[in-house]
Amino acid sequence: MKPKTRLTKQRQAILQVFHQQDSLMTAQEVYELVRLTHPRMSLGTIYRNLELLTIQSFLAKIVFPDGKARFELIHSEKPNHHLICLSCGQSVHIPWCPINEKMTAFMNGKYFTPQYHQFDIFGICSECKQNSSITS
Amino acid sequence: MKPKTRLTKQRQAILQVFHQQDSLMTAQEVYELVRLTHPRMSLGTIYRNLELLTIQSFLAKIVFPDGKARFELIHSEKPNHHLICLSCGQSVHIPWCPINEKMTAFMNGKYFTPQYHQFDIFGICSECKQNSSITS
DNA sequence: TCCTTATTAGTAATAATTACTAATAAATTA
DNA sequence: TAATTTATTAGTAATTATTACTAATAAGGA
Repeated sequence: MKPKTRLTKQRQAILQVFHQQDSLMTAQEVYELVRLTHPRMSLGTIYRNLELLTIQSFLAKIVFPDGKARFELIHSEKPNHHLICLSCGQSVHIPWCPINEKMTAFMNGKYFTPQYHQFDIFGICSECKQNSSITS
Repeated sequence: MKPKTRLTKQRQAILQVFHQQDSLMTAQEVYELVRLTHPRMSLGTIYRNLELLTIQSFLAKIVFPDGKARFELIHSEKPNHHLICLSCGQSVHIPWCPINEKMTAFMNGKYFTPQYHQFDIFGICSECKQNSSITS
């Protein structure tokens, strides 16, 4: 039998951080923000809850090329795909998903059952490009 | 001035492994295969060369949800996008790329300069689904 | 063959994440 | 409300992928 999930203060605080700061965040970043209001919360609790909230589909987990995982709220209206700036780390949502009929047909042809996917584009945002062209 | 790249035995051996086994491999997996013919090669050499070969666009680096990076040969004809089985780890190439005119127009509208991107779908392949339905 | 220096082997250090354990606190029951 | 059960937490230790360091090696040009 599956253990019953409890609504703890810690879990609420973590979700609150995501609602206040709706962006891709590492476990460490979430930790530092949560610490402002809950100074006793441990990093292990952050990791455990990020994992749980991901499984429960409250959060999306995206592993960056630097090897660190980032998390963000799942909104029904916008897919969790991004333009991500390699310089400043800021991200912009891509307002559609590459999984279309063609893609679905391809997977059906392979009898492949999808569970989740990643589509992100890494590059340089306009602000960072301006700044670099000024200094160079 | 940029240092001149040398064609070392080690670098050749690593590329040879990728040509013999054309699939997504972790540094550890490459290490074990290379070790069969070059028992003295160190893991640091593997990492250093995988990084270099990625920068030189001989290899594509894909970070999986487990946090480990995988590498594979870049072929001009097939994009480095995949259906990846979470059970057995096998992967199949998706024979097209989601970066189309619409996507390019969106990035131009944001003055975003793309450098690389990731598009991978994780799920269960047909073989693994069959096996699990047999045992269940 | 000699020389310069990029590269390597071997090892230590780093850092993200996971595991462990006694103490705590949700949530259910009496 | 009080007692009870057990999911969860804080704090810490362990794990593991990756990077850094250094003396020794070897590629490639003179």
